[in-house]
Amino acid sequence: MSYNPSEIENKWQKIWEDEGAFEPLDDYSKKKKYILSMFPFPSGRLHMGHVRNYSIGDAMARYYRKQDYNVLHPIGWDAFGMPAENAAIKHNRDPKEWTYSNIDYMRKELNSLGLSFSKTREFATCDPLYTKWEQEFIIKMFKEKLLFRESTIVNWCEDCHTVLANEQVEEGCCWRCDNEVEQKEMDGYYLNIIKYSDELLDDLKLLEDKWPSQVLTMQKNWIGKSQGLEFGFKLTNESKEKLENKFDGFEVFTTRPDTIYGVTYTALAPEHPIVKSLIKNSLLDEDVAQKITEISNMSEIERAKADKEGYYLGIDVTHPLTGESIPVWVANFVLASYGGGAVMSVPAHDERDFEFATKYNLPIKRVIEGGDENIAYTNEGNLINSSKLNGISNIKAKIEVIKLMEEKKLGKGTTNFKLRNWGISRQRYWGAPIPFVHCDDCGLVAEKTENLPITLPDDVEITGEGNPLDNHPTWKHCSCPNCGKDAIRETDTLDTFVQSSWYQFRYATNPKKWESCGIDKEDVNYWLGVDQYIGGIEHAILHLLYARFFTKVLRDLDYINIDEPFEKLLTQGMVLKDGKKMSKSIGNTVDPDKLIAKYGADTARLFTLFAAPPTKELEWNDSAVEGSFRFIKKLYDRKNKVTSNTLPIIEHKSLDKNAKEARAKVYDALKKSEVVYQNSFAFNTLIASCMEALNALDKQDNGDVWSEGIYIILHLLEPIIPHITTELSQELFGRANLKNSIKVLDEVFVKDSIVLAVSINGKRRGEIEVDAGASKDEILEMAKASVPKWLEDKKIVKEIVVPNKLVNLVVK
RNA sequence: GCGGAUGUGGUGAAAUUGGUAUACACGCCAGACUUAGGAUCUGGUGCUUCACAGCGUGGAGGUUCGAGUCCUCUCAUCCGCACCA
Repeated sequence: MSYNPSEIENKWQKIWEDEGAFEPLDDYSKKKKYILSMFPFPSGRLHMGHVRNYSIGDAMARYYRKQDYNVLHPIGWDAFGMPAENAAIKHNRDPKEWTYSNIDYMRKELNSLGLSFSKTREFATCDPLYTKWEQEFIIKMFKEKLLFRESTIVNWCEDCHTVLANEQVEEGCCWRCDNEVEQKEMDGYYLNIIKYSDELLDDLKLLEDKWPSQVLTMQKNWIGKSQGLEFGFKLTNESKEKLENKFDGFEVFTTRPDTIYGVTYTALAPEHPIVKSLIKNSLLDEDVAQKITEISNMSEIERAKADKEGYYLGIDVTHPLTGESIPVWVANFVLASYGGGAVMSVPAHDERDFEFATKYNLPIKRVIEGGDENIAYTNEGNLINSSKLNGISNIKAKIEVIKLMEEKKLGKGTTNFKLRNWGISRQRYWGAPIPFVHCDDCGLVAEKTENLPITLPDDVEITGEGNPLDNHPTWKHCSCPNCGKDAIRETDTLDTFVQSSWYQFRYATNPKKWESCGIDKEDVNYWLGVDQYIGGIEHAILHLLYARFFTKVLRDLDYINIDEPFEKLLTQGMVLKDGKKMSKSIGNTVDPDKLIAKYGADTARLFTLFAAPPTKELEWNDSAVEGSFRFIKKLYDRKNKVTSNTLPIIEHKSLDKNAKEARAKVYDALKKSEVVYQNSFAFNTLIASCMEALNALDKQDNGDVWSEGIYIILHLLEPIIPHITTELSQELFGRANLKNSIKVLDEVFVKDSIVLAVSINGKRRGEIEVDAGASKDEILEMAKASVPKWLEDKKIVKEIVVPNKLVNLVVK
């Protein structure tokens, strides 16, 4: 009978389902593994990236199950988000109906891959039961002042008609639709991630060697810690009057306190309150005011590309140490969101300041020795023109200036972060409602816990114009949870990244408790951290930073006891075709359904893991898929060679050379499997080893050796190609070889004779076969005899014998 | 600009501590079986050369008996951040 993948695969998928084969046990005395692949967004169909992601995770889960671990390997749906609303706008579909029907379809697709997910722990983040607990966390965070509402300048995507967090802006464009992001001032809800900056940074050390260094570096840079001095510039009396005494001065932050004597001007961001006040009170020339407003309206990316531009504001401050009068400028390169939106400018030692000063003829005062006068000198050196600090190194001066400023109570040493607070409100319908109410008397009030979840209305019109919840005739009208008066419900919904920040804890919580709590501490203590997390590099900052932050917050709110959610992280490479990322618009996609229909799930999984190591990009190749299919067919065919239905006991010495060689290959693969499944994840090399073993088995005809070989190969490949291996294992060995680990027999590696390479001056010139017990002298003698041609008229000056490897003769 | 990676046959890729470079697979070539083959099987396949031999892991040096692997410099490609004061 020939290999029929669909028959075998359907059969086993049904059996696994009936057996409940992949449910984790409640027995918390067992050793555990929590293997998690990032959950999918229910877009409608699986793509090859999913297949790769879940094949990797499934291989690990199945491996550990066989090693007698209690394994949690769950799946669910990251189900809120824009595409559901876009489907509503474009195809007049109800977002809820669209989402859940996509989930139903994709669940079937996942099932057809034979993935060993728990069926009882599946949920969608749009399930009201999930929303309920998320809203509870949000309210708790509000009460602990970790969540607040404020009006700031935000990133606005006009296409998506919503605010975006900083992390969701890529090169000035929306991460979802690639539309250019605008700056806009509006109210929003924020989570105080800045409070956790130091911990988020420091704990990256706990993840060293467990997460890819690239991801750690990206997070480190994103958090962007820098140390320096914060101090104030006081406005001159004249300037103060001009500003109607509304301002005393402004604060600046610098990482170069050593250059403080070199300040020749200061610069404010266009959004700075002083600038706004000047414009508002018409204290600037009309065209200057006009220009500043223009800069304000520019997107960040436009500003970054623009030439340096700025204007003198007609006001001055006093240098805190020299008492000199310093002009105040507005400049397009000063960021409103960092360091208070104001900088001290030292053109002699900062490239940006130098460029600006040169353009506007501002004075340049050198305070560090060295370098070329025609460019900014940013290296180390000794101080000059710096009063009492002259002569000391600038490195020392950094500390001295901070000390001096602190003594004089003019400023303080401080730390600054690039990380901004996480803006979590979205002006969209298909998300979790933010559970707050606006009351004229009580202000912003959290909803009562017993009223949760606050769910979305079903009868909603989604047109793409404005916020559907806000446009809904009745939904937002409610009574104040505090005083009972008429009030307005918040119509913003939560960023979908909030849902994916705690789903790993929800999976770990026993489903029996899902009604009564959001996260069960005992369950989480047993299952977390996630032993292996697998997903795309695109979440290096976004999801992975938010989830780390959320974990620390939930810990501080006493929901859990852990510090980091994901112990180990594997970032899989992209799936490419013709050198490009598979995408619908390019039209180079491969449909997993068709692939499975043609070759079966096992071939799809085998190819995916064989063609490249998981962290690298995977180039799709149709004929290489055929190759994987061929291997499985060959494996299936060789079942006829098996003569024993248990693992035979073999007397190794009695075997012929090819049989010995075959056993060595089989056990090589077994030995390799431990490293691959537990550490390197180089499944491609394990598969290659199994192919070598099968090739070697083909060169001999001992039934016991065949039986042992197939017994072990099926065991090794079950995590990768579960259907065919289980089918054969059932038929040949009653699945005994899939239950436990198999011991490596060292005797099969012992050889009677060894082939050594003979090299002259490091170049391979021949080889010899020596007795396993041969002495060094015997080996050398044979080696010399084997390469007479290369020793003629030469003198051997050195002889090196590397056991089991080679002989090197150095001649002159 | 800053940070992180990656460069090995025609292709995807292997290669403990430095120890026979190119395992495994795809492709290609030849053959067998076949009415036929996009099926299956066997053999071959880094480059130059009739051969001897020489050259080969982006490039140039270095350390070493010996370097894909270690060190220095350099080039190319990819990714991330991007005026963070």
